[in-house]
Amino acid sequence: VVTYSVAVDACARAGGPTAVDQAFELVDEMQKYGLEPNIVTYNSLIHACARAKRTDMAFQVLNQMKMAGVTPDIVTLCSLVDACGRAGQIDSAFMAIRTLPREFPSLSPNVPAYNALIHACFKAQNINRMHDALQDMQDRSLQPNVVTFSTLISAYAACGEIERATATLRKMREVGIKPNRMTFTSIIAAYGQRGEVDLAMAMLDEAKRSCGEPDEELYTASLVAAVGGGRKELAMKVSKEMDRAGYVVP
RNA sequence: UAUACAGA
Repeated sequence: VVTYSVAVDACARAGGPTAVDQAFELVDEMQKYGLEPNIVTYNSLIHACARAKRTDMAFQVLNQMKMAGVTPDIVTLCSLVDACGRAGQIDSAFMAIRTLPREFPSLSPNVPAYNALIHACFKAQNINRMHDALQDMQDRSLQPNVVTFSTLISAYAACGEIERATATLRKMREVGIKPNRMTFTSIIAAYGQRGEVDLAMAMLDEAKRSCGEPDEELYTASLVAAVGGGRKELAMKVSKEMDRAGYVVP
């Protein structure tokens, strides 16, 4: 069962429609051998559906597991919310996070589940619902983590709300959560969009100090900011660093 | 360390 679950998970990671089909075939196959999928197998299968944006299949798997007497857990819930989010179905995402815990009282939405919900709203470009999700999370006394804050910052960056993005960065620091490379990438993208190249470069320096060597995404965001702001010298400098770090300069 | 969430 573990072997098959690992294989199903590999399909989930591979992503895409072909991979989901393979994942379902694997589950059929294990059942032919008399092996019953367990919670991890089912959760991996739902994850594969999520990555393929197949919300319908994800909920079919949920029904299948209920029929088999396997009780959904918090990973199941998070994956289902994520599936709805990837497919742009935010109403379904809110419904899942509200109704599943009613059906299964052992289920209580956790921070990753709310993060998936917040990200769903972000992808649907619905800031109001994103704030609803955040509020629900706080009403449950769940503390936002680095993923929550980074998601919020990306969302604000995406809609040009740079003040909110920086305010969120400030707040996360106040509560003692250290921004990571992803967080810095989003903030730099926000500054880049606004043409605030110097502020973007200051954040790059800070990222280096607190997170070590930047990764490709972080460098790219910085480079895009410098180029977008027409700052050739800075763009050259970042390109050089990027090249020296072994990344292909876009 | 078999499964879930973030980098316009």
